[in-house]
Amino acid sequence: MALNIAKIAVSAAIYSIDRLYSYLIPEPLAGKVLPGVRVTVPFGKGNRRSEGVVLKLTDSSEREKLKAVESVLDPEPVFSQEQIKLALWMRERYFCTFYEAARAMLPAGMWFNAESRRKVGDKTQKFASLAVSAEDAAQIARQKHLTAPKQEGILDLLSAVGEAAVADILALTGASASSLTALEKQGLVETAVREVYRRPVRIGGDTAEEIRLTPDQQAAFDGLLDLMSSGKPSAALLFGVTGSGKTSVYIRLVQEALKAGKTALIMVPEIALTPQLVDIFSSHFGDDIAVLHSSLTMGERYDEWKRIRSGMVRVVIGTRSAVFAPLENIGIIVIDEEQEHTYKSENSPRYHAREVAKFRCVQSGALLLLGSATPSVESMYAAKTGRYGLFTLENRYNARPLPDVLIADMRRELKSGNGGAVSSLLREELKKNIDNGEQSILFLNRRGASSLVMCGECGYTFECKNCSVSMTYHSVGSNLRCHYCGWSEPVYEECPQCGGKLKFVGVGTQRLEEELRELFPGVDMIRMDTDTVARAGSHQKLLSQFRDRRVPILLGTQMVTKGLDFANVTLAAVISADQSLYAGDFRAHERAFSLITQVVGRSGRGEKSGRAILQTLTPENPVLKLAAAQDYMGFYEREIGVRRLLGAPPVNDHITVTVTGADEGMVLRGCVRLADIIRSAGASLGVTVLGPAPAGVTKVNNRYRYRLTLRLTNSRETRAMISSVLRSFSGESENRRLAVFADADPLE
DNA sequence: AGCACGCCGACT
DNA sequence: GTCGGCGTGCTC
Repeated sequence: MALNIAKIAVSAAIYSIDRLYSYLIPEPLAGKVLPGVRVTVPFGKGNRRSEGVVLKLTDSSEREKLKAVESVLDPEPVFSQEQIKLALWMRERYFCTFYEAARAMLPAGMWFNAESRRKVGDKTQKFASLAVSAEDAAQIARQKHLTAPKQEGILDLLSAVGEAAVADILALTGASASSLTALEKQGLVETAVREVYRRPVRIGGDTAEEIRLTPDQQAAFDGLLDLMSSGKPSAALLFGVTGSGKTSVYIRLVQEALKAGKTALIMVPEIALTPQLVDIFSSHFGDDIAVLHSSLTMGERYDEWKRIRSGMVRVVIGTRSAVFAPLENIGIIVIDEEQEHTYKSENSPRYHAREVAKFRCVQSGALLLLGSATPSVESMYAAKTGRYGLFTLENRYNARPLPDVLIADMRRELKSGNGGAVSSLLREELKKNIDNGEQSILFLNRRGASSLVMCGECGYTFECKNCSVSMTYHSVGSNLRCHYCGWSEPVYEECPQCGGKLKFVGVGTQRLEEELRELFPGVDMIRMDTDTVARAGSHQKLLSQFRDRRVPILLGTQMVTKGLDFANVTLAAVISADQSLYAGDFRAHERAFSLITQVVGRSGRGEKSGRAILQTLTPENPVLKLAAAQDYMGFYEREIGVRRLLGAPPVNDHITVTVTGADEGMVLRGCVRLADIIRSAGASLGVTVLGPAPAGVTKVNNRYRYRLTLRLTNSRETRAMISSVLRSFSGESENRRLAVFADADPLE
């Protein structure tokens, strides 16, 4: 019997009705409808046209009357058998639809119009991205269906790809620039001018200098090579302080993988911030490299994808979505700076690149190598409990010492009348640097601006009585709330411990710049945040100004913490360590430790020794002390103890379930009901339900969001329970106006 | 989600 | 008598 029935992942199927739908393959399309090709099919009562992906063929169906495949979109399969397997796994693991999982695996441009590709454009390009979440944008797009179809098209495109070059957007949607301007005015879309990285060309000759490993690099390499050549799936953590040369180990391993006839995938958190890594790899592997990241135009991304798929390149470097690169016969996947949050997708499918990479390594018997100077607590835990191999690089090359780290007590500053953001210690050290012609970098965490409430006198912070995490301030109702369980209490006039004055922590970069200009009149400085970067065109431009003109002070947000390597920088400072330390979730300490380590690492990279300053209202905080001492293992031991006590990851797993809707009361009621259902369905599985608590931003675009946090063991059984609860919940008619989704291993 | 079918209120 | 409200049920 001929295989005349196709099992198809349909785009119109939302989570609650998602399954593989069977369609008849009509005679003229026989032989063209194959697993891995995209098709169009009629779907639903109105038989509206929907896109789908054929996942398998069969010869029988339980139903007798089947609709037929309408058309075939690809001349040959665009998904391999391995990728189809991966899609099936992702759906089960991340609570998404078949189609969403499949869609994440192809370069964005292919889903709109693979034909209308553009030539590589200027060196800088204007990009547009959503200013609201993808889900909200998709919803607003629907509202615009009749009134503003062009705007609808733009929103649909952006909610699918996140960000795209303006030129691409206009070409693909056929909209004019005015539609985009209109969306920008409505606050739904934002644009920024950025530098475009062209296809990496070979730098230098085809032989970059041969790599000579130091003894401890060699030891790590030998052990890792053993794992990789075993041909069995394996995973390992390469823990090495900043400057210990992890990259050299990566390159040697990739060389060995290629020698063995295998391919390699290198993941980085953000290409634009780590151009050096790409350069080094290009100098070693030349044309054998493809690069995949968000600053490529869709045409370029598609080209790179094709080069990979055709086997023209054997090494891929890229950001999160590059984990789906169509490489075959993978020998090694490296995840550099594995603790970075950019590896976790915030939109459906809400996957973590590390987990997808692990799956792929298991499929192809490859080595998964996680590299970091400050590993995530879960990865170190996996290493300590024997699930990952552990390799350590303890020495920095040139045996250069780490900078001295000083802690500035902002409480004392406040008492002595300095209410500003710059401590007297920092002021003095800055002055020294200015006088000596040396440079300084100041980091300010703007995230969660004034949501942290602390006592300015004793440093008291408000903790949730149930969850021991810091509570965050909500101006609506002016109370403090816990992210996890939803517990709230009023914010007092004064400190409950000492009666001191409470401080709403949070200065912006602009305020800091003003203060510095007052302190150091006439001294040149560069401010680097999203505003100034957009104005300058690229952050690389600001950085070369900083280097070439030897500007004394660089101040900025996150982007000054990553990978900057300037020999003349001898002072680095964290303006408010408290903001990240007390960010209100159980990962706050971990992030703060990593961030501080990165900032400290900017100082003293040249001949001159460096120093770093951490400003805080709580100098006695043990995490801060460990960060100042640059003692990761000490931090890890302390932190894993805390996690054990809390029952938090990685000791247990978390899955969040979020309910959204236009009516706050209804959302809350739905969430309570969902909590009840999960409590009873999960009782035998050891599931603890926390919440409902309002989600980070409670109201987005007139939709309210409340969230449950489930503490459990993430297994096939618990996921199956959650999946079936989600389905039956959205099936209940009283929940029609509510949307619900689950996030496995959420970041917050 | 989105589309059709179906059963009660204000209109030519 | 009919146009149209949105509750309900289903999607190969």
